[in-house]
Amino acid sequence: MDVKAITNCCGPVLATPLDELAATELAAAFKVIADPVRLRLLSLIAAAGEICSCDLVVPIGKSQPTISHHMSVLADAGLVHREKRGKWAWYSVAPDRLAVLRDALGGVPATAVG
Amino acid sequence: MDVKAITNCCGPVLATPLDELAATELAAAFKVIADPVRLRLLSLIAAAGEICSCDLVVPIGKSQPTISHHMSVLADAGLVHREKRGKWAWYSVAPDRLAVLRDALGGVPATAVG
DNA sequence: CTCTTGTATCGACGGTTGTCAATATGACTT
DNA sequence: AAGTCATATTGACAACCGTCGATACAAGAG
Repeated sequence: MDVKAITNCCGPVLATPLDELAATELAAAFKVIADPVRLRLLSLIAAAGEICSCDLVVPIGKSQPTISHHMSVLADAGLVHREKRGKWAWYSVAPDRLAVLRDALGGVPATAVG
Repeated sequence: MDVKAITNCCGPVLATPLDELAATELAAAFKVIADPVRLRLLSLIAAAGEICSCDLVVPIGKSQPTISHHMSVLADAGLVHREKRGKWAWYSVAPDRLAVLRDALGGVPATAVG
C-alpha cells in the first residue's frame, strides 16, 4: 500500500479547514484501518498484549503472505511494534498512533486541554 | 461505493475482540472517511455550518459529478444531512456519526464508564 | 553444511474505487 | 410549454488494493 508513518498532521476535521496535503495524509492514515482484516488483527493483538505472527494466520483465516502483508502495513503506519526473536516475529499495539486518528475525529485533543 | 449508514456496531477496537461481521462493518465506515476529497468536504461543510452544493465544486477543484458522488457517499453513511431547497442542495454535518467512529478507536467509551 | 521452519517478497489476477464526459432529472422562470 | 440552471445518474476508463501461489530469505537444529 506504500504506507507512511501516521503523524499528528492536522487538527480535528470538523474544527480545522483541511488543505489538500493534510487531507491526503489523513486519508492515507484512515485507509490503513479501513480494512476488516487489519481491524481484526489490531483487536487480536490488543487482546493478547503481545502475539506471535504464527498465531495470527489461523484465527484470521487468510494465507500467511496475506497476514504478513497486512502486518507490514500496520507496522509501516506505526500502529504496531514488530520485534523479531529468533525465527519469530512478535507484535504489540501502539495505542498512541490510534489516538492520533481518534483526535482527528474531533473530541478532546490529546494534550492541549484547556 | 455502496455505502451503508454508520452504526454503533462495536466497542473500541483495542478493547473488544472483533468478529468478522463487525470488522467488515467498521472497515466500511472508515473507508467513507479514508478519502482526501471527502475529508475536505467534511471540514468545508463544518466550517460553513451549512453550505450549498454549488459552493463546493470550486474550492475542492473536482468536477460537479465527482462532488455529487462524494456527497452521496457521505449522506448515505449518515455523516452529513442533505436538504433540497428548490434547485439547490444544502448540506450540514452530523457530528454524532463521526463520534461513532471516534469511539471505535479506543479512548473513552460513550456510556459504559466505570 | 544441510535440512527444516517461520517470515517476507514477488508476480499475477480479480474486484473495487475515484474520476470525468455525457446525459437525465427536477425545479424555477418567462 | 419551452428554456435555463443546479444536481443526480450513467457508462467507461485507469489506478489501486486484497488475495494467493510460488519463491526467496533468515535463523535455529542436526
